[in-house]
Amino acid sequence: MPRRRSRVARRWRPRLRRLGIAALFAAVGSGLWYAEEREVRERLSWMGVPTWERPTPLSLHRVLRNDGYLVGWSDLRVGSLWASYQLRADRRFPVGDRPGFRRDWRTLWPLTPNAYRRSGYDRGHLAPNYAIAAAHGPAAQRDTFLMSNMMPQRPDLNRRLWQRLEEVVVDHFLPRFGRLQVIAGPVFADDVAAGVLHRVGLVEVPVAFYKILVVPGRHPRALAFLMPQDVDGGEPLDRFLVSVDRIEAMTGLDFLPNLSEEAAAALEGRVVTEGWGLAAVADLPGRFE
DNA sequence: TTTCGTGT
Repeated sequence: MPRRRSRVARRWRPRLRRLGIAALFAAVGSGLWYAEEREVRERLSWMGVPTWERPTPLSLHRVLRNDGYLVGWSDLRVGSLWASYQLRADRRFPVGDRPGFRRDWRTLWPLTPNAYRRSGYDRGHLAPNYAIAAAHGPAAQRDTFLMSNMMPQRPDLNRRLWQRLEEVVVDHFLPRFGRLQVIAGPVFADDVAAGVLHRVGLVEVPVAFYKILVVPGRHPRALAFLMPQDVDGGEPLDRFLVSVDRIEAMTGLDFLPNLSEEAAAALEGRVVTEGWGLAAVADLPGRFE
């Protein structure tokens, strides 16, 4: 029987060898992909990418990588749960005109630029046009107009209060600290059944939005805002301060997962405004009033 | 220099 075995072996050995080579390529390729993906994520987000504290279907997201920022896309909410990006004061690009809104085919959901038409809601950027364009250039600016970066926002919030906060981040906090990690996203109603119904087309409408500012480094600082949809828009910004813990409790997300327990407790447990110079900027008027 | 929608 040795002859027969060797015939089988002769027949299969080249196939196995080809399979082995293919597996090797796949392993090396996916290893390289994983290393590169991790490198990009680390460059774009300090202390890790937001993740869920306890996995639930509604905190589940997949990370979409863009030029200059990351978003956590939720297929259940048909929207993004967070956008995360870094800003640096030492490198600025000139900012060109606003490009058009674009569909993002990675979401799979048919979410076209006219998705919110006549709904009473604005297409509100999570990762902002101006700050990203100034920090990361024109290709990144175009990416901020992907529909995966939009959430339905009431006009008085988007064009007034939220715009004032974005302006203060770029004009005051960034020059003050030199570097910022920013994470912004929606907060949804506790009532899951209500959320299923409260939609613009396919997209679930948030009840509020958060924005977390972190100054990275050995002695990090953090400041967090929680802004409901139904604001007037002219309120002082510091009326909306909350702790990072509060936002984590409301969203089920862990925003800085690589932070040690002690560091997280100190940074996220309470509102600390010393050093931010809030009094000077809380009442600045918006650009479009 | 920083947000948008609507109507033409």
